[in-house]
Amino acid sequence: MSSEKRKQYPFDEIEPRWQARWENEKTFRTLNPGEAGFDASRPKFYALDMFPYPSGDGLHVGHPEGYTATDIISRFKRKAGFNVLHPMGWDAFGLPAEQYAIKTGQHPRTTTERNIKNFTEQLKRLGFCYDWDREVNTTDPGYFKWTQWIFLQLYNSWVNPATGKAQPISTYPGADADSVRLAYVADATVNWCPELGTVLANEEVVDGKSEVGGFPVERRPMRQWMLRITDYAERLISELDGVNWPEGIKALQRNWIGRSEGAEVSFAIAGAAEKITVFTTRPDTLFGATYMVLAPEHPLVAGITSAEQRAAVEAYQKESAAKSDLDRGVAKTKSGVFTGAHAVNPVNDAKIPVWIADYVMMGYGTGAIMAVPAHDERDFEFAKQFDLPILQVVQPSSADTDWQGFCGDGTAVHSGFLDGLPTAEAKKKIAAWLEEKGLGARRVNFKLRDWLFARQRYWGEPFPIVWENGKHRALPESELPVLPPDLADFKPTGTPEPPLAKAVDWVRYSDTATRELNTMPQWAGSCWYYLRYCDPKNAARFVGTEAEQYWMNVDLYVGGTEHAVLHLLYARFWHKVLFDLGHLTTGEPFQRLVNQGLILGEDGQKMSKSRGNVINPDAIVGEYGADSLRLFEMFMGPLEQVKPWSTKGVEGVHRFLARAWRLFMVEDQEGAWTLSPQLADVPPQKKQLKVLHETIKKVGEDCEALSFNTAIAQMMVCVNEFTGAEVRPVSALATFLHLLNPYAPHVSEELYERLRAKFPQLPEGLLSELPWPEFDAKNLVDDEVEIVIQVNGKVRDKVTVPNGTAAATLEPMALDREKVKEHIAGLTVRKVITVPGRLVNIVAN
RNA sequence: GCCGGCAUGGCGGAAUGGUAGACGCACCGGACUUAAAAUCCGUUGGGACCUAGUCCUGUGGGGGUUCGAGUCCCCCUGCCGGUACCA
Repeated sequence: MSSEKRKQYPFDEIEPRWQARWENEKTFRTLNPGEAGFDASRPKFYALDMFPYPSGDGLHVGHPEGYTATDIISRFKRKAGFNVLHPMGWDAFGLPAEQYAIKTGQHPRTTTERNIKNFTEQLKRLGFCYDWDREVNTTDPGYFKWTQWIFLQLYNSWVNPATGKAQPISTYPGADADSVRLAYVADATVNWCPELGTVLANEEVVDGKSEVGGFPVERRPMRQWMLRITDYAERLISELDGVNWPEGIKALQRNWIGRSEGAEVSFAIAGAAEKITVFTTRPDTLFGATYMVLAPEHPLVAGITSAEQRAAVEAYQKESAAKSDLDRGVAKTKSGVFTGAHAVNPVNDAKIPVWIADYVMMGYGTGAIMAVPAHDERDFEFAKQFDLPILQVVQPSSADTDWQGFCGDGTAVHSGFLDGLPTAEAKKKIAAWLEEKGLGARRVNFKLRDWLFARQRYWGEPFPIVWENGKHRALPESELPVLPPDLADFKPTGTPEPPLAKAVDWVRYSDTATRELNTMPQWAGSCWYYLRYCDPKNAARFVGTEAEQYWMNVDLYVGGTEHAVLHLLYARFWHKVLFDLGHLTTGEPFQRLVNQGLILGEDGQKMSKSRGNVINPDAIVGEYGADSLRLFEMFMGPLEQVKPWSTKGVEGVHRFLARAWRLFMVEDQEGAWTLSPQLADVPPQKKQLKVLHETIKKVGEDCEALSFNTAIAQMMVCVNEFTGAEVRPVSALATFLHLLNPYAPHVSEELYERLRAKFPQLPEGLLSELPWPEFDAKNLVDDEVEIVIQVNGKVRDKVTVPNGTAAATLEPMALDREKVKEHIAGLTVRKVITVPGRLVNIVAN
């Protein structure tokens, strides 16, 4: 087309050609230990991307950001002599596929396959060095067979409190094994989303709405499969210490797990046999407890409520049951009702009223609190509202701090045997006292709840479980995988009954047994995919022992922050269980985690269809080529930083690649590119050699540090240096191509091949497979250096001296400079600081 | 409120405690061209003056440490992300 913009270099011919060659030759095939040709002498590197959910929208520009980063490091490590594992796959079960299928009337398998095909083509067009022989797909029966198998490991194990580790359920000494399994069935109040027709995990509910779609979520009691992740709460926090993750993500997980140390205290109820147990982080304030509060849904409420209060209590219970957690949270004033009952404070036998209020939640601690209004903000507010007594028991250390509502540490007062003790001491003493009297105990409490693991959906892994006589049991491993039934109508039923119930024949397992109807949540498949990559074709085991030992841990995991508390927590949990059971050799899966920053639209706003600021990576590849897209996304700024898109910026890096291309190539009048006659097999000039070796050094170091933006800047400096040269030394330019290769693999391979055609003395082979160049420190030093001369810290002059000039020579030289003399005229020189090779600072006053 | 992060030219950003602004974008000037595009070369933080130069000023604000601070310490402000009655 005549209107088509003239290409600065023929990327559109180059890129498909190299992609085809890499694919045909399986250039990036990675061998496992034991395979022919495997080189055990090399170190290993496992670079992992968060595998995508293959949505119908295709890749957005955020995908190639993280993927290019791991691709560069993988290519760099490969050239540096590592065995590199760099795989890709599909997280393809899940709600969006099913929603889309229902909307369009197509089977989710059909749309999923089509989307995967599209994603694959898009990724291949970007030139990533994935070993496609290791591709995994969570919806493949050969994959989810092992997801089901891992579920059975959870089902068939328990955590021994003595060791804190999972072990086979057969070792459980108690009578009721079902009460300790890591996968268990419980009646729980769950997040039911009528619109999606399924229950959701706490983590999938955001502000009372479903994370997917933003539909209202209600609380309702249901029988559900749960995973006992709370048994791992302690280790999920403490073992974060050993991994190299961003502090923010660690903090997010710690906060989500929500560990707090305190004590449980039992209060007798006056005139009743039951006891109310509370959790408190401030047992030292026990003397200040002037009332108690139960969550409205607390099981003791009905039993202790007095006849006079019953109507009010029941009305309040009904009212708060209708409120979502969100409504409870935004309530501006506290509400509550007196039950008519009184509890007895164990430290002083004081009778204190028992209330119910929705500021206490059943889901945390014991669902009951002792209220110490003097030293708790919420209790303080409640007590003022309902005119309950406020009793000081902590004296703030600062005299001008009001004790009312003071929540910090201080000194115990009005607290009997605790008086005078600092808060920390008082906590210890009261805990010991409670334990001695059998009234309470030290306790660590967590916010983390068990993981609700069942979904009432079609497009997920069926459970390898059948029900018989009202009891569940595991299917034998030999019956895996349990395939989902082929359902034409897989719509949610609109009731909590899962759509699998419609497959009547499938449901009937035997005359007396029926299959579990729920499916697993989308997180199941992504909890262990990084393990399967190590050995994706293994039919006998979820991952071969030797492969797992060799490749794990993941050395670098790059992905978005959105998975900070979902995927990353669940995957760590499963990993630890499998580790405890002896199936794995590491306790943590991801040694180093890096979050790529969000790419904003050109307007600095988050990209969204409604804003119309979405950039389609395909369009960029079409106009500038994959190498330009890769390079630009890395050049925008630090990987972890949020940064706006700039199409001008893409043009900038595209020009850089074209400039690099023209170092080697010239275009004749017909528009054909031939090797430049300026190329010659001559030694580089000293300056060129220096810049080249600086570039080798900087690009290598920046690759290791994931500082890709500065590596690219240095490569630009290098190209600029050679652009002005009349004669272009082939050896130096070939070396440069090695440095460029991980970043812009297509154009660098092309140029190397063309260069070698005329200069066969260059090493034979693909640039991708030839070793990374080494820099020589002796080329980095200049004969002369510029010394900055400062007077009182301000630059006044500069002088060029031979490299290595000693301080003893520099000082008098500096003091003798005309400009220095002007600036120290009338002053006394007090001191001269000399940093050889850098500066002289004259201190005078 | 709490937790985490960030703050540098017109813009994206760069700077082991040692010449702030590398590199790119944008802008401006020049070369090439009939012309334009492309390309190549060059200028560009702000300000002042006696304008081949010299000086002042400058990394959100205020203090401090240091011969020397964008960088280290303390306080404050603003923005972004997460989380929120968690007892």
